[in-house]
Amino acid sequence: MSPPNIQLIRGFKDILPGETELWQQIEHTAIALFEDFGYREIRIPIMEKTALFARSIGEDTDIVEKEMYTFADRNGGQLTLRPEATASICRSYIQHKMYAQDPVRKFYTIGPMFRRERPQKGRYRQFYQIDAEIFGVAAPFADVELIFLLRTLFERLSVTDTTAHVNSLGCPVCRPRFKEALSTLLAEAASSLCSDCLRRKDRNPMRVLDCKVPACREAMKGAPAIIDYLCDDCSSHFSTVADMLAQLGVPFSIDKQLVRGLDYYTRTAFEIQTGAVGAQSAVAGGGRYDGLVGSLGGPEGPAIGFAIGFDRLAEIVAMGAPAAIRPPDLYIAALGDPAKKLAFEWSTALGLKGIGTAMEYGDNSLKAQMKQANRAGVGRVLIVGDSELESGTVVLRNMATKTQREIPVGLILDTLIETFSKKEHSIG
RNA sequence: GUGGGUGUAGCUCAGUUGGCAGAGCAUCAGGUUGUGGCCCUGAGGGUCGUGGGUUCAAGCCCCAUCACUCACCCCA
Repeated sequence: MSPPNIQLIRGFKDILPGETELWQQIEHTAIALFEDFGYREIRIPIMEKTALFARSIGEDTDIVEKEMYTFADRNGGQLTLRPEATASICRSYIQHKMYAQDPVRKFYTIGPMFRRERPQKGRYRQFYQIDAEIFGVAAPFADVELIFLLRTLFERLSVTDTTAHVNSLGCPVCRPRFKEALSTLLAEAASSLCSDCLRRKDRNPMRVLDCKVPACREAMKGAPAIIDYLCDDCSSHFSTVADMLAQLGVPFSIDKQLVRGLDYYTRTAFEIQTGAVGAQSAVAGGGRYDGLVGSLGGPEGPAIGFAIGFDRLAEIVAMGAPAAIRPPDLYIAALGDPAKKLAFEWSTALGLKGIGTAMEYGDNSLKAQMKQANRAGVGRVLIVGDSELESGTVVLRNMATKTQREIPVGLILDTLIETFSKKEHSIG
């Protein structure tokens, strides 16, 4: 019997030390920004009843049709690992009647999502999103604020090689007129469409607009643009968004081809695109979903949100600058059991004071331990062995200057705490 | 779900017409009895992804399978 070959689930990944520092940095930057703008963290479960996603995302979408991790609960109910966060946040907003006290709420959440797609660069089956949502604001300010936040976050992370694409998808008043015009064209152009688009033509005609097949692009050249079919309300909403983005100095382009894959979107749709992550152009995307809360059983009311692809963002940030890792403050090179016991006690005491230590727990030679300390980038090494214990003093070596001094064993903790205390001021 | 590429040491990769399993880096040790970076010497480390087949002989050829990867689709 050979042991089973236990490895990662396909499309899943470990985020290892060396990467997690970067992830933490991105998280901290995002959280600080959101908090400054009045967003509050919400933590929602990783599973929901399948019906929530089926109703909110749309029965006919690829996500619901073939990408969800869905399975039977023991009592026969259908559960699904969340493929996105918005549906759950809406559910929570409704279930806890958060609209009652104040219908205007701003949330953010960060966590894993699950979609069973074929993995490739920048796309995983468990992937992470940074989400922000605004409930209860119909005014275009909300749209502009979210796009502005994305822009600002990316700037703070030194990610500048991106473009914001903005479009309007209309509303239940104006979209049917547009779909009708589009369907007419699609029927005429059917002979030159690719097989995928022929399939989309009837079920989700708007998706044909962003097909990448050259023949389809050609056939769609004269296609109607939805922003030409907007009703007065949608039209003025959209132009206000564009005006205010310009006013705030947020660069963007109006992208008539931009379509969202989820059914619940209305009016403003936007995407932050990049060429940095292989074929995955979208590093963040979002839009308005004014009808969703109502359709899920809550009060009719506007809402809008975005999701950032954390994995993709991390890849982009990593290309710029590797995250700094903080080496331990002190390496204790101890030789022999009595010295190691003492060193271990010191390291725990120093840890409680915020002074990070590393030491060799095995029996490596002093030379090997010095090499370890050097490799780890530690600035100071405390050397303690038999002769030090006999003489009652230990040696503190400064690795950069190669100078050492002797310190009486009884004073060692106080001396070290004093030596390293200045770092707290310099880091603060 | 469809197509291409790749699987050999911890990492990056060589491996010729099929003929003893290799290098660099990393690790450990020695050179220097207890003092790091540079240098020298040595050592450990392998189910050649897995399973079958062909062959006197397979890392290499054939079949299957799994994984990784890139792209399509779709999306973050």
